[in-house]
Amino acid sequence: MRQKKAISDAVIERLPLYYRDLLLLQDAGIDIISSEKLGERLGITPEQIRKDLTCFGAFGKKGVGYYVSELSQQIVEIIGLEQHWKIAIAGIGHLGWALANYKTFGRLGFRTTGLFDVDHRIIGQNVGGIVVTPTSEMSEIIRREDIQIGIITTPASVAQQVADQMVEGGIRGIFSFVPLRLSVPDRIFVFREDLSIGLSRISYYLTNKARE
Amino acid sequence: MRQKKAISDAVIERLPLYYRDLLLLQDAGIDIISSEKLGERLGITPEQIRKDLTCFGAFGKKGVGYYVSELSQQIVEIIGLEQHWKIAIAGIGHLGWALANYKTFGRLGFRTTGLFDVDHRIIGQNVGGIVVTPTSEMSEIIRREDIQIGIITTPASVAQQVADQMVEGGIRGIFSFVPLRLSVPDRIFVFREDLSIGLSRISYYLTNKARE
DNA sequence: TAGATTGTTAATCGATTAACAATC
DNA sequence: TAGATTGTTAATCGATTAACAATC
Repeated sequence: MRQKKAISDAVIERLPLYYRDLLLLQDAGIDIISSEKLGERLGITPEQIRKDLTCFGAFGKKGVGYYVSELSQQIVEIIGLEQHWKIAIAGIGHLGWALANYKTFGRLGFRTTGLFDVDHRIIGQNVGGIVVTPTSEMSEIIRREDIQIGIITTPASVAQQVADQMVEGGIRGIFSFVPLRLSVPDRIFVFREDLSIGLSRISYYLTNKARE
Repeated sequence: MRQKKAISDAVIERLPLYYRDLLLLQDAGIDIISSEKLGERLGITPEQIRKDLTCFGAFGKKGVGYYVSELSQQIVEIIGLEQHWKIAIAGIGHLGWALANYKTFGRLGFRTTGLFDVDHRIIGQNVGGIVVTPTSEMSEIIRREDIQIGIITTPASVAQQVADQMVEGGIRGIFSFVPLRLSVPDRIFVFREDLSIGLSRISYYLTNKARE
C-alpha cells in the first residue's frame, strides 16, 4: 500500500483510536457503524474520520456506514499491526515493568520478547513471563530473535549507549521515554514519549484558562 | 498574563521542551543563547522558537539572544510552574509507582502529595516517601491537602469512578493514562496520555516508510 | 423510490516558514 | 559603526471543516 501524498502524523495518531474503538464495538456485537456515531464516541468530527480513512481507500458503504470487522481489519493492515512486532525493553524499573505488562500492547499485536537491565537485583527476575537479561547480551538477542522495536526506559545518562546497542543488534524502531535527543542512523525511526509535557500542559491551562 | 489570541496546543507543548533545555544550559553555566543555537539543540527551527516566545512577550535582546536564566524564569511563569502544584496519583501499580518516583515531575515543581490504591497489599507501603492510602479516603484528602491535579493509572474499569471521586474532592485537572473518555464537569481540565499510540506510529512508519 | 451516509471537492482556518525592519 | 539577532509582518503550506454529488 503506497500513497501518493504523505499522510500527516495527525492522521496516523488517530488510526489507533479508531481501531481500539472498533474492537470494543466488535466485542459489543455491533456490525455496522457510521462516521457520525463513531465520531460521537471518540469526540472526533465525522468529516475528520471519513477524511482520514479516504487517505488509504474507500472502506465504507454509502448510505450504510462501515462494517466494523472489515474496517478494523483494514486499519490493522494500514498501521502494520498484523506483523506482530517483537519488542525489547531496556531498563526494567517501574516504568519498564509497567510497559512489559501493558495489556494494550499485546492486544495491538506487539510481543514483548526481551527485557534488559544492568542491575543484578533485577536480572533473572520473571516479569510477565519473560526473564530479565543483562543489557550486555541485548544486541545479540535482538539479532537472534529478530526483534524490530526497542523501548528505552533507562536513566537518561545511559540512554544513548543503550540506543547504540539496540542499533548494533539491528533494531528498526525505538520508542524512548528519555527526554533526550538520541542520535541514531537515519534508517532508524525514533519516537519519543515525554510524560512531563502532559502535566505541564495541565499546569498551563489551570494557570491561564481556568474555566469558572 | 492574558493573551488576546488563543495560544495553540502546539506552542504549549513546546514550552516545556524549551524550559528543560534552558535548565541544562543553566547547569552548564551558559548565560546567553540564541534561537539559532537553541533550535539546533532541540531540532526546532529558530523562527519557530521566536514565534512561540513572542506569543507571550519580547524576552530576547536584539543582536544578542536570550538570557538563559531570565527566559527560563519567564517560561516557568507562563506554564504556571512556580505554583508547585500538588498531585494525587490513583492506582499504584507499576505505572503509578514509576510516576510517583519520576524525577522530572519534581524538577518541574510538581509535588506528589497523595498516593491511592484499593489493594491492601499496596496500601500502607511507602513509595518515594509517601504512604499509599485507601482510595476511599481520596476525595477527603484531596480536599484537605488542596491537591489540584490528579493522575489516574488505574485499570480502565474503575477509572470513571476514580475520576468522580477526584472531582468530588475538588480536583482541578486530571492526567489520565486510561484509554477512555472520562466524563467530568466542564471546569475540569483533562489530558489523556496514550502510550500505545507511540508504538502504533512506529509500526506504521516501519510498515509504510521503511527508509533504506 | 426515499433516506441515509459515504467519498470528494472546495472553502476556511490555523500553523509554520520566510523575509526583513528594528535595534542591541 | 558593523554585525548579529530579535520581533513582526507577509507568504506559504497544510489540516480541518463544510458542502454536496454519488450511490447504497
